[in-house]
Amino acid sequence: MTTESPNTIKREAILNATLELLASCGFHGFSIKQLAAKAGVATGTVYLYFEDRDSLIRELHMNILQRFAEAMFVDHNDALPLAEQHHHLCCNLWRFLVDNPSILLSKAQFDHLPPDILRSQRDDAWSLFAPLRALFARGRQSGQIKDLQDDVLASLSFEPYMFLARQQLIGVIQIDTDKLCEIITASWDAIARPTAA
Amino acid sequence: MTTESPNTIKREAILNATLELLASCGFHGFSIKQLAAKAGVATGTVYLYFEDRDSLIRELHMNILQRFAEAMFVDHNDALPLAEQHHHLCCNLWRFLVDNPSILLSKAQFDHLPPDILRSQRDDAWSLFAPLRALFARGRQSGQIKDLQDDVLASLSFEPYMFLARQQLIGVIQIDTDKLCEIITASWDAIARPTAA
Amino acid sequence: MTTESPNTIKREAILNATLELLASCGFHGFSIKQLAAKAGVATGTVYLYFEDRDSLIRELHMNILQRFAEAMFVDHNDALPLAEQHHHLCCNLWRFLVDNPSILLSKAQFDHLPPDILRSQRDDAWSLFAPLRALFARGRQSGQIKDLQDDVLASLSFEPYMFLARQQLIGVIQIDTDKLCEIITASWDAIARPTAA
Amino acid sequence: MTTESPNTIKREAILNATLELLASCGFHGFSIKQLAAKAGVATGTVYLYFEDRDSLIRELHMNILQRFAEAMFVDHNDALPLAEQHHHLCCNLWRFLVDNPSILLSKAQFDHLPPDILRSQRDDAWSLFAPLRALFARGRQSGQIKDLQDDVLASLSFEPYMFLARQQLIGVIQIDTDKLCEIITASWDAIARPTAA
DNA sequence: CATGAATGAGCTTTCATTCAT
DNA sequence: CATGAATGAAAGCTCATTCAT
Repeated sequence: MTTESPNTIKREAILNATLELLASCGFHGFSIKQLAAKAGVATGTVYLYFEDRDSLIRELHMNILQRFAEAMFVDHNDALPLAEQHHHLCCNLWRFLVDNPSILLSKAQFDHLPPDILRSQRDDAWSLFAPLRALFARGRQSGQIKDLQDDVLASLSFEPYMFLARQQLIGVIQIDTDKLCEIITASWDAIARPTAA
Repeated sequence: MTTESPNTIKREAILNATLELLASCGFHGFSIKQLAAKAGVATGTVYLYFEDRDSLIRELHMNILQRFAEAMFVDHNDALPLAEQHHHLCCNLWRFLVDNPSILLSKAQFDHLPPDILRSQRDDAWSLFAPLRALFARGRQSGQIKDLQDDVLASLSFEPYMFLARQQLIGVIQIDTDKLCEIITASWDAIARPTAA
Repeated sequence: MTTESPNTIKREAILNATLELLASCGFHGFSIKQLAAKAGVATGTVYLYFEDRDSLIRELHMNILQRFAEAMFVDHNDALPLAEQHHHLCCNLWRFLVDNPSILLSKAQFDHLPPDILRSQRDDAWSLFAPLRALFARGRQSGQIKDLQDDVLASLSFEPYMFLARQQLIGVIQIDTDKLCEIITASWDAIARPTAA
Repeated sequence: MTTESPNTIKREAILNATLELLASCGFHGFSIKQLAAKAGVATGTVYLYFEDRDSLIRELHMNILQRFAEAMFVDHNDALPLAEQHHHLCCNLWRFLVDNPSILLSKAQFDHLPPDILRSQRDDAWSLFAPLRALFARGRQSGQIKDLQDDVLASLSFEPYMFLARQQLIGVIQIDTDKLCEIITASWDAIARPTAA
C-alpha cells in the first residue's frame, strides 16, 4: 500500500531496536553501539536519523503513545452501551499489552523523564485518548459512571492491566480469556456508579 | 532500645542517599561518587558495605518493600469489617506514597531487574504482605470479595494509587481527603462481590 | 581572457572555503562536511579534486604563498632606490595582510606541517620571492644593507608586520598610515647598514 | 629545596607532556589518550587535574608565558645602558628559544585561541613583561629609542628571533654566537633613534 | 575501618572517507 | 562528474571499582 522509502525503513529499524533494548535493558542500560548492532546499521548512522540519544528516546515515546491509543480504539463503536464499550477497550488493551511485551516493559521507563516533559506529554496523551474522555463524560452525565475526574477513572480502570500483563510476562501468573472477563467486570465495577438497590 | 552501631548508621546513610538519587536521577543516572558525597562518606567506603552497585540496588529494593509493607499495616486491625480494613490500608498506602516521593518515584526503576530476581522478589514481597492475603482469603470465603487470585485483587485495588500519587507529585492533579474517600470506595467496588439486588 | 573551466571553478571554491574555515576554526577545527557546505558542493566532490584532507591543506598552502608573493611585488620596480623599493614592498605586504585576514590568521596554522614538508616549502617560497633576494643581494653589494643572510634580513624586516597585523585584527592596536611609515622606516633601519657618521 | 607533593608531580608531568605534543602535533593534533600515555598516567587521571582539554591548554599557556618572561629577565640589570640591557634580553630570549624547542613550536599554536581570550592574555602578558615596558619608556624619554608604542617596539625587536629560531630548529639555517651578535645589533637599530649625524 | 587517587573500559558523538546511484 | 547516505575508527570524557595509605 504505502511504499516505505529506504530512508524511512532505517528510521523504523532504529526505533524498533530502541524499543526492544529499552524493554530489556532499561533507560540507560544500553549503548548506542548495541542499538546500532541490533538495528543492523553502523553507529554513526543512528546520528543521521536522530539528533542525539535523548531525542531518539523522546521520539520513540510519542511513537509508542500513538500505537497505544490506536490499538485501544480498534473497532471502537460509541453507539454501543458504555459497559460494552469499556469491555471492548479493555480487551483491546490487554491484547495490545500481551502482543507487545517490549512496549509493556518500556512503558515504565518513561515515567522518569523530567517533570516538565511529563506534563507536556500528558496533554498530548489525553488528546490521543479523546474517545475515552468522551466515554467518561457520557457516563458521568448519564449516571452510569462515578463522578470522578478522567485521570482517576482511567487509573482505576486501566492501571491494573499494566501490572497484570507484566506479571504474566515474567511468568508468575496466567490470565486466560475467562479470567480476563472477570477482571474486566471488576474494573468496570470500580468506575461504575452502583445501581440503586 | 536497639542502639545502632556506627556500622549500621553508615549503611543507612548510603541506602538513603541511593534512594534519593534513584528518585531524582533514575537507575543509571547517578555515579557512586555522587552517592558517596550525598551519603557523606568516601567512595571506597560504599564498597565496604555493599558488594557492588547492583547488590546495593537490590538491597535497597528489599528495604523499600519492607518499609512499604510496614507502612500499609500500621494500626491494622483484622477484627474490623473487611471494607473498613481495606479503607484503612488504602489510607495508609496513600499517606505513605505522599510522604515518600522518593520511594514513589524510584519504584518504577525496579521493574528492570532481571526476571529471575523479580520472581524471587515477588515471593519475598507476598510474605511481607501476609495480612493482606489473609484479608483477601477471608473476603473470598465470606463472599464479600470476588473470587479472584491475590495478584489480581491487589492490582485492582492498589495499582491506581501508584499512578495517582505520581500524577499528584508532578502537579497535574490534586487529591484531597474527600476525593480520596471516593477513590477508596471505587477501589473497594473493584474487588467487592456485588451485593445481591 | 582565460576562461575558467567549471572544473577549475569548483577547485577554487573548495580552496577558498578551506582558507576561510582554517582562519576561523583552525587546523582540525572544521569538518569536510562543513567545508563542502561552505563551498557549495557535496562532500564526495571534495575528493574528486583533492586526494585527501592533508593534500588539500598542502595545496592551499602553496596557493597562499603564491598570492603572498604576487601581492608583495605589485608595482615592484627594481630601478628605484633600494630604500624606496623596500618601502613599497612593506606597504604592499601591510595592505595584503589587512585585506586578507583569513590568510593572516591561517598562516600560523601551517607551521605544524611535517618538517620535511616545511623544508621543501622553504625552497619553493624563496623561488617565489626571487625579486626580494635580488634586492638583498644588491643591497649587500652596494653596502646599503647589512651583510646578513637572506633569511635573517627577511625576518628582521618583515616578521614584525605579521605580528602587528594580527594585533590590529583582534583590535588591540590601530596602525594608521603615518604610523605605518614610521614602522617601515624602523624596519629598514634594522637591515640597513648604518651610514658612516 | 621545595619538596613537590606527588599531587604536583603528576600535574607537571601532564603539563610537560602536553607541551611536547603541542609542539610536535599542533593544537588539535593529539588525543588525550596519547597525552596520558606520554605523561605516564591513565586517561582518566588527566581529568583529576584538569577540568577538560581546553582548560588544560589554557593553563599550559599561562605557564609558558611565565617561563618566557622569567627566562628573558634572568640577570636583568636596569642600571646598565639601554643598548646593553636590550642585548642581554635578546641573548636570554635566544637561549631560551634554542633550549626549549617545544615552547618555540607550540607558541604559534596559541595565536588561534578565541579573540576574547587573546585580548585578556595580552594584558596578563604585558604585566609579566613590565621590565621591558620600563626599558621602552626610559628609552623614549631619553631619546635613545624611537617614539613608537610598546607593541610596535616589541614586535620590531623580538619577533624576528621567533622566526629564526624556528628556522634553525628545522635545520635550514645555523646561527652561531657571532651571527647572533650582529642580529642583535640589527634588532637594536630597528628600535633605536638614529644618532644625529 | 576509612579514604580518595588512580585506573582503564566503555560511553556518546564526530568525521574522514567510500561508493552505489 | 556529482551526490550524500553509510561507515566505523577514534575522539573527549565518565565512572565502577581497586588499593596503598
